Amino acid sequence: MARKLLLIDANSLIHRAFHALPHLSTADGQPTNAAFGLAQMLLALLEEQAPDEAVMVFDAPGPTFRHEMYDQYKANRPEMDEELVSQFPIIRRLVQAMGLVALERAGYEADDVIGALAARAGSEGYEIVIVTGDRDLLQLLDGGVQVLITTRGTKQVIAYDVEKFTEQYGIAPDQLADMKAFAGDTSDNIPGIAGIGEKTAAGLLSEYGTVEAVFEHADDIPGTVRSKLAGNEQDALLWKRLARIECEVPLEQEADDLAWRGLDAEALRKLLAELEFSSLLKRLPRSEAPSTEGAVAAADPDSLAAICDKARQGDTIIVVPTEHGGAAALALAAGTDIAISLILPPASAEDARQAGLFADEDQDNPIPEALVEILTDPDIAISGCRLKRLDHLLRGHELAACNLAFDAEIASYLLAPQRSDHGIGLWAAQYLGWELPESDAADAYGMPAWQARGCIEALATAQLQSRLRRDLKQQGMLELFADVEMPLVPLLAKMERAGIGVDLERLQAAGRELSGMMEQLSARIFELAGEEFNLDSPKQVGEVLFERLELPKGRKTKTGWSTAAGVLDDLAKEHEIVALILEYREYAKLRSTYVDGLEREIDPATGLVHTSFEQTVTATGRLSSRSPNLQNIPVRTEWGRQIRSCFCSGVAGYSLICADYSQIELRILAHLSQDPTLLDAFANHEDIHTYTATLIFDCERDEVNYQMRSAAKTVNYAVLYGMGPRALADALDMSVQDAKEFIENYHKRVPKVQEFLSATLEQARQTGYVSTIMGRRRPVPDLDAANARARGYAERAATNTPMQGSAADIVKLAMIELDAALQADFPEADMLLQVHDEIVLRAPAGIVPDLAVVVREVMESAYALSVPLTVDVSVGENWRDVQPLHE
DNA sequence: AACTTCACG
DNA sequence: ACGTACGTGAAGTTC
Repeated sequence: MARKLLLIDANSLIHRAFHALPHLSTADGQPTNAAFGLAQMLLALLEEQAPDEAVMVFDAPGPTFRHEMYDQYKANRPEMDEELVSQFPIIRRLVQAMGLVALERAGYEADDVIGALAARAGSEGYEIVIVTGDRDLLQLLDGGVQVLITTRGTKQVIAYDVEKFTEQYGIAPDQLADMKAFAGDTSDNIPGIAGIGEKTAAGLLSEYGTVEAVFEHADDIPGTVRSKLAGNEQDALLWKRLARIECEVPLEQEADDLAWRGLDAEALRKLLAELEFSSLLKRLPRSEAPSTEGAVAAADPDSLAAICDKARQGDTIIVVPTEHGGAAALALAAGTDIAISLILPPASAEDARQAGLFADEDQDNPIPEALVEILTDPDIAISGCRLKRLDHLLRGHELAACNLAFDAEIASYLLAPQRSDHGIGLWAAQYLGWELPESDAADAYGMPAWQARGCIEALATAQLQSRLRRDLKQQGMLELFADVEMPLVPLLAKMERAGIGVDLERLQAAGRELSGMMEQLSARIFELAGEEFNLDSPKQVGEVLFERLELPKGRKTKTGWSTAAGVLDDLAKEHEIVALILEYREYAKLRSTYVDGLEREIDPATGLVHTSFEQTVTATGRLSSRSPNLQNIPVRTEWGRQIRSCFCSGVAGYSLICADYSQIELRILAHLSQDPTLLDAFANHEDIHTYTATLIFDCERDEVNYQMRSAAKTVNYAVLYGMGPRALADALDMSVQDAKEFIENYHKRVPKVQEFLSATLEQARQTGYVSTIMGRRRPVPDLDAANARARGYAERAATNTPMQGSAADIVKLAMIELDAALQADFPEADMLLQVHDEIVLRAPAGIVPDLAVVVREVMESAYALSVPLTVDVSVGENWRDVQPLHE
């Protein structure tokens, strides 16, 4: 089969891409649309054509022989846009990474070089494919030549061969220059002969063949056309020479080897990553990463020493903990070249058993001293992933990592808080084209896959760290990262280790009582229903209520009629079974989630439960808690509080201390909106809900009763969350009309609040994100969604986030400052929990009064708003019975 | 795995 | 007419 040569008209495609694509740029402002479009075209082309040889032919800068012939040649071309000029260096690198030869020839245009190459290759029997956006090149069509013209932006091409050309233009390809001699070409500023267009020209050329022949036979040509031609022979011949591609270009040696070397996957990946072309990266064939031989290795004394040396020199080390079935290892790197995996000795007999080792097997295999010194050196910054886990692992060996400076997952979280996964592997896939080995895969890189995976994560962190840092800085979040989120890492680890006490016997007693009540309730419910059914199945409950008992149906869910508490509340008056079901539900929830669930989490040796605080989950900046979730321990009902009373300090002689911010989100609203009425109310330490009641009911403070205050509280939160009148009506059990009036009244009296909320939305629409007082961002892309439901959701999220997120910022900062204060003055005290606006501690009963004062002071002064922050501190033996402490 | 419900701030 | 306030995690059922 004939060898195939691909000739690419570089400048033509670049211009096409530049004008077809909207503005694109990297995070640091480098325009990239032309490079992106070109890369897209080239990747598709190379894949489809699979040429043996391929050349990108550029227009050389400066004048060409055509300018010497005609000084107006292409004189109507505007100067190249600076935005395009700046992309040429990138494009040159792109071409190289794609393994393409780049050619240009001073004094000639790319067309001529292409013509010369095509002529040479044609004589050697090549199959030739020319790609361009410029129809001039169609004149090179020939038996062995195909021309692809880009069209419709960058995505499609029209393929021309001689036949198709002749059919469309009515002339032969080599008559195209003759055609332009008559009809002109506005894009090259060739005027042609006035009054002769493509139709007339095609007629003349099909009759006589060439410009020269037409003038030879001028006498045979009918009147009007002849008169237009008259005296224009020299011009026409000049236009023809301008339009004709010059195939006699002296080619230099560099044109001798045009072989396409294939994509340089490594270089291309790096470049596409740098240009942030993640969609193109995905199209590249995946590679196991990194491809460099020897980049991943098991730790041996020499490689470990080398990494420790390098870490000391650079004052930084990359550490990624990895675990598998009870065994643990640290992946270590000190640069982008190599990562090693160091198996950790089991910290406990239990770990050893799980990992299949005997407890004493690894006793003479401690963590190497040189590494210990590095990890505990405050002057050496530790980067990596899962650093909270690292902190736990090292603590298991009585080591305290000193300087946890950069956790890539936390950086990822700040940059894209809406993502559900912040593993560095995703960034590596997106920006490096790397694929992580699956943990449960067989060996990779000559070691168990779970260890290799950690090594790749370490190398990815090494590669991506500067980029993540740069993005954080560019988005104004470096301080939040370095001063809030990173210092929180070891603190959360410490809180998790501290654990909170749970009184198992008390919990089990509550469980027994709940079970007894559930049994009685279900018996009565089945009696009323006339059949037994699964009370835990919403579907079956629905069938009983809405079909068997024919109670009125309320809301619909995706799968049937809702039996949620809100619906059943309205149904309670219809049938006595409903209240019983609700009561059963309350107990079932408490028993399954809180009695049984919690019991499984208690460490039998200590009576403590250790939650895990997640720092990279919520869209707003809050923490979350899981395994178990200690941020949703019941408090609202009597039986719920019974559960709560099982939580205690867990240490004899120690009390629980709860410190919670009073209405922190409303205070932030006052601060952000600067509404004078709200500012005043908080400055005067008014009860804000009572105060709001005076606003919406238009009355005096002493006229506000409990119901009014409660309604006002709901209104306050309604504002915070962007609640509509319908939902407020539901919440307050009133008419939609009344609810509407409440909201209107509120906004009338506190006008700046609405102003602020609208301004937040407007800004979010402009920038695509909302921010908190410490610069945390949440992208809200759906604000312009066509779907009204999605849009409404985005709007409410956007208005709520500044308050919820700023509160999260403040509480995190307070935790860090409180931790410092505890270390300095109350080393016996432990921080145990954070519940969004509350911090729970334990301390020896004797120091509680002094400690409480400090806790309050630190929390109240953690961040200066335009209104005072106030903190209520209460103390007790269990989480239910804590009593307020007065100063 | 998706859905429903419900515990918290 | 429709879905119904923001942010979570866990348990149980059902497909």
